[in-house]
Amino acid sequence: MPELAEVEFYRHQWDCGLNQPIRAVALHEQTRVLRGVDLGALTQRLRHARYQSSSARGKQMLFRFSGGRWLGLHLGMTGELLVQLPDAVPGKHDHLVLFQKERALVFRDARQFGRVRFHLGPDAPVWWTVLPPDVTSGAFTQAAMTAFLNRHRKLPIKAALLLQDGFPGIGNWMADEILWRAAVHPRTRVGELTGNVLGQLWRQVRRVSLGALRHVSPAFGDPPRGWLFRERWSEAGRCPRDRTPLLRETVGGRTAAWCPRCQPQP
DNA sequence: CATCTTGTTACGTT
DNA sequence: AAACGTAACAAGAT
Repeated sequence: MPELAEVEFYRHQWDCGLNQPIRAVALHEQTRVLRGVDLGALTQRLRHARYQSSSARGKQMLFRFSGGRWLGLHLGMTGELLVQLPDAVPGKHDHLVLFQKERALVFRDARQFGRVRFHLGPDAPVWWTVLPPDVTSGAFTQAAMTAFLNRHRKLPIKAALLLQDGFPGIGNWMADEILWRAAVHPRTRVGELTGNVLGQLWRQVRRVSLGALRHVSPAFGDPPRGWLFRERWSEAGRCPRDRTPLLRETVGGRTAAWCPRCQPQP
C-alpha cells in the first residue's frame, strides 16, 4: 500500500509508545521480512531499550531506541504498523512485535515485500544517511530533478517517477496523479520532455506530495474530489477534469491510468 | 480457476 | 559501466 503519505500515517501509529521501554520482543524466525537480520541481537538488544524517536525518508522509516539501537522498517506493498493490547498474541503476518507495559507495537505484512533492519551504534546506519533528499525538501530543485532524469532518457516517464533514487516516496498512484496534472502521457520517453513540461512536472511532484501528506497522513483519508486517485482504481474511472473514460495499460511493469484527452499520445 | 495488486531487486541484455 | 526490461518474491482480493 504505502507511498510517502501512507508511510507517515503508519509511522505515527507507534507514537503512543514513545519514551516507554520495550519489555519483550516477538518475531517470526523464518520470514522473508527479517532476511539478513541478526535475530538474537535484535531480540536481546531491543529488550529494555526505550523507544525515543522516529523519522521517515521517502518510503523508509528509522526508529531510534536508547543505547544506540536503531530499527529500520520498509512496508513493501502490504506492510502496516499498528498498536494492540499488551497481551496480544502475534498473528500469522505479525513479523515483529515490540511489547511495552501498556501496548504492543506491531509490524504486520501479509505479502512480505517489506523489510526490517537492525543497527547498533551511536550514529544512524549508513544506508539511512545515503538516502536521497525528500521530494518535499529544499534540496529537490528542478535542476536536481532534471539532472537525475538526464541519466534515464530512454525510460518512459512513468517508470522514471517510480525510481526511488530520484523520487523517494513516489509510488504507482502518486506517479499517475503527477502525470495527469502535468498533462504528460505515461509512455513519454524522458528524453522527449521539453523545458516547459519539466517545470510542470517538478511543480506537480511537489504539489501531489504535499497534498498527499496533508490529506492522507493524518487519518489515512482519501484525497479530495478532483484528484485522479478517486477514479483510477475502478474500471469505470473517468477524468475528474473532463469526464473522459480513463485508459489503463502496463507501463514500466506497472498499471498506469491516464486521460487520453488531457494526456495525449507522445 | 485466472487475474489483479499503492514495491523492490536479481539478473540477463543492450 | 550504465541503462533498461522482465521475472521473481508471497498472499490475499475479486
